[in-house]
Amino acid sequence: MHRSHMRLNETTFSTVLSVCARLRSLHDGKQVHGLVLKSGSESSKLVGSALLYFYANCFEIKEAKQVFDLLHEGNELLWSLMLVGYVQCNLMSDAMDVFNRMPACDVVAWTALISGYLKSEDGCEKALQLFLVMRETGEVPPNEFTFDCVLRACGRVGDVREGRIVHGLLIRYGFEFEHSIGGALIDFYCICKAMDDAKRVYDRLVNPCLNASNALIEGLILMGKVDEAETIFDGLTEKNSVTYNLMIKGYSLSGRVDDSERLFSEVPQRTILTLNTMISVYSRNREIDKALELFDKTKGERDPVTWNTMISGHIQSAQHEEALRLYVSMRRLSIGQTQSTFSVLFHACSCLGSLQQGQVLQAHLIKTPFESNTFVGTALVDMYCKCGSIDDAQRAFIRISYPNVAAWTALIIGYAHHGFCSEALLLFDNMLEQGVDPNGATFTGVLSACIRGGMVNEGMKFFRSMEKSYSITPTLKHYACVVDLLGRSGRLQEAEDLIKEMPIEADKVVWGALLNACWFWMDMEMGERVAEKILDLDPNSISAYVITSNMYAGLGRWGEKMMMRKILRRLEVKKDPGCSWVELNNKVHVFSVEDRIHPHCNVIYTTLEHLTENVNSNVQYDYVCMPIIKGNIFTGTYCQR
DNA sequence: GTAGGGTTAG
Repeated sequence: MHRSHMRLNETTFSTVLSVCARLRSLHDGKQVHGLVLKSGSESSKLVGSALLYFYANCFEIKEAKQVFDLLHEGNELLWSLMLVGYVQCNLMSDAMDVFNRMPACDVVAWTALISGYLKSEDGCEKALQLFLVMRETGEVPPNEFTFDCVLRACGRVGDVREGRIVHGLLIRYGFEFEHSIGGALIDFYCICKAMDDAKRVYDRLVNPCLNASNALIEGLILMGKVDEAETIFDGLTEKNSVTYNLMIKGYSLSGRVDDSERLFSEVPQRTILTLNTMISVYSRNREIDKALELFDKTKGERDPVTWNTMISGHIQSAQHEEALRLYVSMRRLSIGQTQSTFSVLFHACSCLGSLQQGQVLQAHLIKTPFESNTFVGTALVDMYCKCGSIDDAQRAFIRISYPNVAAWTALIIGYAHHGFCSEALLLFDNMLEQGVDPNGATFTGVLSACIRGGMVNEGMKFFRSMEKSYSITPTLKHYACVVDLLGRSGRLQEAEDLIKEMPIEADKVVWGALLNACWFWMDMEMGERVAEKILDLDPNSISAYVITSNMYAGLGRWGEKMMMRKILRRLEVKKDPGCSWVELNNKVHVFSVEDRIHPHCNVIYTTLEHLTENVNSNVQYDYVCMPIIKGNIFTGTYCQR
């Protein structure tokens, strides 16, 4: 290149610069820029475009802007390139500014802007609005790239109607059988759970490309239709590693780990993604030893996801300390942590109830750009709630840039569990005002807030609104909450009627909530009936025996009480007693029912009695309602670990 | 020049 007898022309500069752009080799490109200046060819249209493209692609937006400012007069192509540059660096307001000033917006500029909005966390609506403007303006017809972006925006918003309109439009424009569009359409319909439409699109494709087949297989797996996915998979003449990965995961979900294993051994080209998939399959199915074995084998090729998957595997097997230990090795080996690393680890701290570990992790988190991420933030909120620090949870919530339904729900549940019932409901209102739709978990939080606050009528209103206003079908968990809610306030008959009218069969948790209420209100007649139901479902239900035994004792029916206690003693031997624990100065203190092992147990019991007296005399209820503390601590029922 | 599958996370 430096040989003086070779004259470098504009085409050479442009070709070399585009290579530098693709390789993102900033150093080489800058040297070429120097030669361009020396030769005086920087004002050529071709070289100017190549320079701008090179700098934009290397994320050197300032240099790109300098080229643009110098040369955009009379070179219309530079406007689009500048806009694309801004979009790549996610500088949407700058991109929009260029767009508004452009002498002529071509399809690339429109599409780049739409795709830019699609990339930002809350930009889907904006992307769709922009597409609408594009159509209304009517000067530039959309192409297959535009439709690809718009379909993904429809999928993210979950708007089937809008997507169908787009589908009709792209047929009119003649893109129906375009390779990339088939996959995008199937993806869209699968996300909207419109599987019949997805299959129809697939069947209409004369020669479905691998993209389309993979999209349908993924959709079917997500809907739990693994058999159908298998049929498509088996019928394919060509498969790639994506296809294999999807099916390995698919088998492991309906519980066919053997088939996952078989397919894993058949994959022609294993990638790190295949290995990660298999580690996660083992982890989810509690085969932690096999997961570890594979993890050890991947030593040379591990990527951060491999580590995250393994950490999560330990957590799924309740090996929380192991998970934290793996994180320490990760840091020691200078392996980059990702958002998932932190959300997984906060979850571990939340399971351990380890506030101090969580705080150490948060100190690490602050040095990363993940603090405002929704997943990480939600895990942090949840951790602080579970570790008893609701103020920190609140602070963590505020730092989340775009709180979604999971983030709101974590805080609502946290408030409810800490007894801040009206705050929880206020938060629910705030969430609705922000345009975030609740899900089933949100209602669990809202209902438990009503239970804690004794707000029966409000709770019933929320329960009825689930299906009516939000099309959320109540699950057993919700029914258990409502039975608890009615039962605690003494509306036992209503609670029993509700159970009888349930469209799904009540489980022992639902009946258990009613039995608890029978005991509190001393309704022996209903209590015996309910206990019988529970023992039908689970003959070893310790809590059913405990509660009925307590009821007999309360009524002075000592003979029956003794009988219950006898059965109970036999059962209790078989089960590990539950326990609770607190962490103090990096030491965990464990307590089980009536134990006197702790060296300071006398002080602890005295304090507990004092607290109980205070709680029972100070708590104000709107009407008679059984105090929560009675059911959980003093009856000797076991808490779950 | 515009899009770009599959793995981990609440």
